[in-house]
Amino acid sequence: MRDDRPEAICLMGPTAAGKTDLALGLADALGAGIISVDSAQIYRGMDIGTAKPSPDVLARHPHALIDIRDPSESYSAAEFRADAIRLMHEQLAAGRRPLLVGGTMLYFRVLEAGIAELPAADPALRSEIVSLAEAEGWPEVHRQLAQVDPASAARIHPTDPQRLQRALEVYRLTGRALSDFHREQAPPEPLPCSLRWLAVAPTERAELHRRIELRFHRMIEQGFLDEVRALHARGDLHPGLPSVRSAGYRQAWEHLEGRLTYAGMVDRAIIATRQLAKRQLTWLRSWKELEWLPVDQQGSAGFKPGDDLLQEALKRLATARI
RNA sequence: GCCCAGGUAGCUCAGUUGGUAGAGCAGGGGAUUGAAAAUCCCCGUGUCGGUGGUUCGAUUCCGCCCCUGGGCA
Repeated sequence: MRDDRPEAICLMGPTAAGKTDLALGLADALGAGIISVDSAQIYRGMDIGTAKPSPDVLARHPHALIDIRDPSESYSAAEFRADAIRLMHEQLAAGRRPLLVGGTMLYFRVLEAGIAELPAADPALRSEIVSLAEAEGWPEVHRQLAQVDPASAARIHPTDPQRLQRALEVYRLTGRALSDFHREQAPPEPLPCSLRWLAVAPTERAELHRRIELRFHRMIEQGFLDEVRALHARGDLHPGLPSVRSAGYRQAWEHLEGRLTYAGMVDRAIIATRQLAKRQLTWLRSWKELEWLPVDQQGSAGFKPGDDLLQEALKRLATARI
């Protein structure tokens, strides 16, 4: 059936695949407005390590949803969905085609599929649940959850702290089971745009690993450690925060506190980034209606997609969706 | 040159009183509903350094050789 809505482009891909450069080219060619879909680039002061576009680039190509949080704060998939929908309306009103680009696949998923109406995180309650877990262990939290929400308990592994915590939190906040909310979840209201899914990634995993390693060394040269040092020096940030837990930052933090040698930090940071990329690819593999733009070796100097990549992307977008 | 300690999975190591071996990390696959760059689940055949010998059977015991540390000359 026909869909008269304008088409928004969703450009996804694992970290270090070259999404940003391709997005800039697409934005110029199509007069599109960029909306960032990145759970780490939302943080102010986390620039080098998140591979955030430079201030120059951001001045020429404004990215929505970058620098919208202090590293002491958190963000969520639900907030992203609301923000993205609002921004899509704004872009359309300004005559621009929305271009959503990033590597946070849960955000893309929630944007499309919707999300249950649930209470937001409650920090006090969360620390209460963590205290319980520290005293009795997460399996005990799992047992308690099984009493009030057997369906969620069956689905969530007893060693998955994050999901156990959330499920119990929802129950204690509302008196109702998380699984009930999910069961009663209404279909999402239509988005202002239809979504066109594109993914960039190197054909070979080894090539992606090579880029990740090269990029991390380049971040170090650009002063990544000074960036983390400045965050560390604030004194109010800690590894329990989503910001400090992100790939590279967590390891640099441990190095600054003497728990990792410099070489160990470099090693572990690269490993953490590779593992992130693997999880991103897992999301992508099962994505329906996804068009792949394979990138191959562009030379060792940089990650700028060749014109051929941009041309190929434009060619695909000029044709009807698959 | 001699003495000692090692050589087992990509890496670091455990182990087999002789019946061909297993952890952590790495790597791979998967899950993913207000922390998601997070969190969690699953996946381990490798000439047990080489070569002779003893033995029904050797990665394990013995001899020789090679390699890596450390010590003595």
